[in-house]
Amino acid sequence: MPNSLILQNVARHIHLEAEEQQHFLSMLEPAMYKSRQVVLREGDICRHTIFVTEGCLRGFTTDKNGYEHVLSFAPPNWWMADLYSLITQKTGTLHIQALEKTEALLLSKNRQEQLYRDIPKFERFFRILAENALVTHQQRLLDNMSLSAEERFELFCKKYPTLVGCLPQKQIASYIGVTPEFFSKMRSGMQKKG
Amino acid sequence: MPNSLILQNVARHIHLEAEEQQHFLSMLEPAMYKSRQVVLREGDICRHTIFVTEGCLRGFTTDKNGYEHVLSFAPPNWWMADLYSLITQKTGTLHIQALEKTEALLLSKNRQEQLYRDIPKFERFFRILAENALVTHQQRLLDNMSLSAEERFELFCKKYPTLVGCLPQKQIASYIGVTPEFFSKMRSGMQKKG
DNA sequence: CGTCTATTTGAATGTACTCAAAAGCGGTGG
DNA sequence: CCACCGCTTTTGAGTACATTCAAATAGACG
Repeated sequence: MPNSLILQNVARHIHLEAEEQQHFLSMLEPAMYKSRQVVLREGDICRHTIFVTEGCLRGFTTDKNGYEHVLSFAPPNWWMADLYSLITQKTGTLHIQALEKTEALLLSKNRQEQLYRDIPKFERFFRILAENALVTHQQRLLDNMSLSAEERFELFCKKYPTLVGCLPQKQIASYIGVTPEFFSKMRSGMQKKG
Repeated sequence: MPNSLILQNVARHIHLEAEEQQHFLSMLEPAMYKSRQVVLREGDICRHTIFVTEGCLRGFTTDKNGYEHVLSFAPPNWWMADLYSLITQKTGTLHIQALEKTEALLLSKNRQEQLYRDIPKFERFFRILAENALVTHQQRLLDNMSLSAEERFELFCKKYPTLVGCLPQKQIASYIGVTPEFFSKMRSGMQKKG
C-alpha cells in the first residue's frame, strides 16, 4: 500500500518498467514515527529524502527568540527533507517533526545517487519535483510580500483544504507567518464579517 | 565570450564533450535588451529560459495596489525565467525587465526539451539548478518570516555584495520586502549606529 | 481527574506603511 | 555647457497591522 502510493507518485512524471519499479522499491526503507517524534533536528546532517505515506510531518526553523517558523507540511504523498543539508551534507537548520503518528519511506542520499546512475529517468523525476517546489516557494514568497495575513490565510485554505481541518491553529499561524495570538484574533474578526 | 561563460556555467555541474558543447550552443539565440526594456510582461507566456551574460535583469510582480515586488535579480552568469509559465505554458504573473543594457542567451522551451532528449545529462544540470534555487528561496522565505527589515538588508549585502553598489535602492527595498521610504529611513538610522 | 498544551482575550507597544512634499541626481536637448 | 525634466531618495506626520506580554479559558491525553 505505501509502495503503490510512491509508485503512483513517481508515475506522475516518469514511466517505470516493472523491473525498474522493483529496483526502486528495493532502495527504500520504511520508517515509523510517533506523534511529536523528532525526525531531524537543527544541526543534524540530513541523510534521507522522506516520502510520507501516512500521517503528517512538518519542517520548521527556530529563530533567535525561540519562535518557530514552519517551512512546509508533508501529508501523505509528499516529499520532505532539509534540502540544503541533504545536498551539501553539512549540518542544517531545519527541524522535522511528526505532527501525528506517521509512516514514511526513506531514500538515503547514497541510494538516491545510485538511483540516478541505475535509472537516469529519476534525474528527470527529481528535476520536475524541484521545479514544481520552486514555483510554489516563489509564489509563497511573493504572497508573503504582497498580501495581508488575512489574505494569506484565505489562500492557505484554498490550497490546502484538507490540512486546514486537521492542523493545530498554531501550526497554520506559523506557516502563514503570524503569531498564534494574532491568528486567533484574525479568525474571530473574520467570522463576524463572513 | 558569452558562449564561454555559459559553458563554464554548465561545467559547474556536468561535463560536456566538445560535440555536445557545440550542439548545446547551437540551440541558443543571442538577445540584447536596452536599459528598462521589458523582456516579459504579466500575462505573457514565457517561452525561453534566459541566461544573462552582460548587464542585469529583474523579475517582479505588481500587486493590486500597484506596488512592485522583486522576486529575483539576474546579473551575468545567472538564469532567469517565469518558471511557472515556462513549465505550464500558461500565462504568467511575472514581469521581467532589464535594469541596464543587457545581453543574454535564450533557450526556447522546445529546444530545452530537445536538449533533454539529445543530451540527457542536462536533466541533471537543470535538476541541480532547480534544487539550488529551491534552497535559496526556502531560506529567503524563512528569513522574511524571522528577521527584521534591517537584518534582511544586512544579509542581502553579505550575499550579493556586487549588486548592492550598482542597484537603485528602490530595487533592493522591493527585494527585501519594504517600501523605498522605509528603506531610506532604515539606512540613515543604521549609519548613525554603525 | 489532573496536567500539559493550545486557544482566546486584553492592553500596551513597535515596526513598517501611507500620503505628502521637498531635495537630489542623471540624462537629454537646446 | 547649462537648464530642464523625470525619476529616485529623503524627510515628516499620522496611521495600521501585527507583536509582545500577561492572564484566563478551553481541550486533549494519559
